[in-house]
Amino acid sequence: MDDDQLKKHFEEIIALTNDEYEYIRSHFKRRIIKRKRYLLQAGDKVTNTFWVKKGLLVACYHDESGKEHVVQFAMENWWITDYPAYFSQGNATLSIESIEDCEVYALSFDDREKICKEFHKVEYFFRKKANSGYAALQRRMLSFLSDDIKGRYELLLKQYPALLQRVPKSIVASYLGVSRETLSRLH
Amino acid sequence: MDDDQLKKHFEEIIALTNDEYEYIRSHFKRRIIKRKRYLLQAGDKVTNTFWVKKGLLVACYHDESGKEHVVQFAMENWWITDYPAYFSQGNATLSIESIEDCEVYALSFDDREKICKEFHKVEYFFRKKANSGYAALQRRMLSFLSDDIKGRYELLLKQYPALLQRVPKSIVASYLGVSRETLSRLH
DNA sequence: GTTTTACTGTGATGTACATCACATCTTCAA
DNA sequence: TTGAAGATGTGATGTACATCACAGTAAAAC
Repeated sequence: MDDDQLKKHFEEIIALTNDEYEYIRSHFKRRIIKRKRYLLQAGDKVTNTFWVKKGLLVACYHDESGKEHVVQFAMENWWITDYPAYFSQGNATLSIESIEDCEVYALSFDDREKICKEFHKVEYFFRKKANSGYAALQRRMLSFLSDDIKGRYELLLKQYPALLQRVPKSIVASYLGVSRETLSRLH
Repeated sequence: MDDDQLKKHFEEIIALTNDEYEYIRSHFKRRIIKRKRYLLQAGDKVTNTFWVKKGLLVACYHDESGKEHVVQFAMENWWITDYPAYFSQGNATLSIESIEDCEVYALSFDDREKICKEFHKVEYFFRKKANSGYAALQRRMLSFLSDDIKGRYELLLKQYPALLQRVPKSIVASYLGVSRETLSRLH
């Protein structure tokens, strides 16, 4: 069965019987997208969050001058969406684009609330995930406030060495809040 | 009863009977601290998160050169701790200091897990809070990546006008990632 | 296989910001 | 009430970075 990987992902935190898992699984919709395509576009209504089975995506903001700012990456076993818009049921300010061919599983907001309501342990799973995500984002914010560019890059390299092999340096630079020329000059 | 305010805070999201609330309430410990004191110091084991009933606090990081970086504010009805350390049961990298005299309610990690486990709706409450916190932090990160200093300040002013009246401008500047002189020059 | 596109590194230039120093006013502590 | 400490604004100076331009290499598309 090809989605043992999603079951394993849940079971990193909670125990699930096969029946429980099949029921939860039935709320996800599989999506295949090719590289350099949109999974989500700014302005779209955001109804889904996405778990990445395979591939690599980025969430970006394009400012009024068209400049692209990378807010978030997602590789295998990560979740991605425009979270502010997803939680408030609003329209996206971010776009999500594939860097590689991807296989993702979409879970709508209503379905997520439904399975959390039906299973206390699924509620627990998503609270744990949210707490971890918040801690990681707070560490990133702290690095922005206190580290110089070299320090930020080295932290990212230490945290996600495999990720950085797969992403163009111009995208890494944008995620770090610097130009690709500046990042290039660090080496 | 002087902690209707904590009950009201929970009831913004979930319904609680008086007995349920009294039981939950019994897991919190009241702390009074005077202005310019530590609630948490870097290096301390982080066992508690804090809900603010009255007053104003900041969470700061001091880098190797002693420079202070403000990571988070908390005024009434906000929660604050060193989240990465709280979730991982580790030692604080942040210090939490009072800007005004404060009354806070401490909830240990173990007690929070306990009341979440015992009440599905408390689990839901904290998942909702975590989701909101993540969305707010992602918006802040995005502002850092894409707005100039003036834009960041104006966003903060629009979001929390009352907060900015209560905080020294040097602390606001640090939270925005700029020097107090630069912030002063924006006016 | 060839052409086009993407990616990366480097040089030159201008500027927004940090830093340091100082002055003034307000608030706090004794 | 007085002196000390804190907060804020302003001027001067130096620099790390963005931006623009260009060149070369690798990968993708046809």
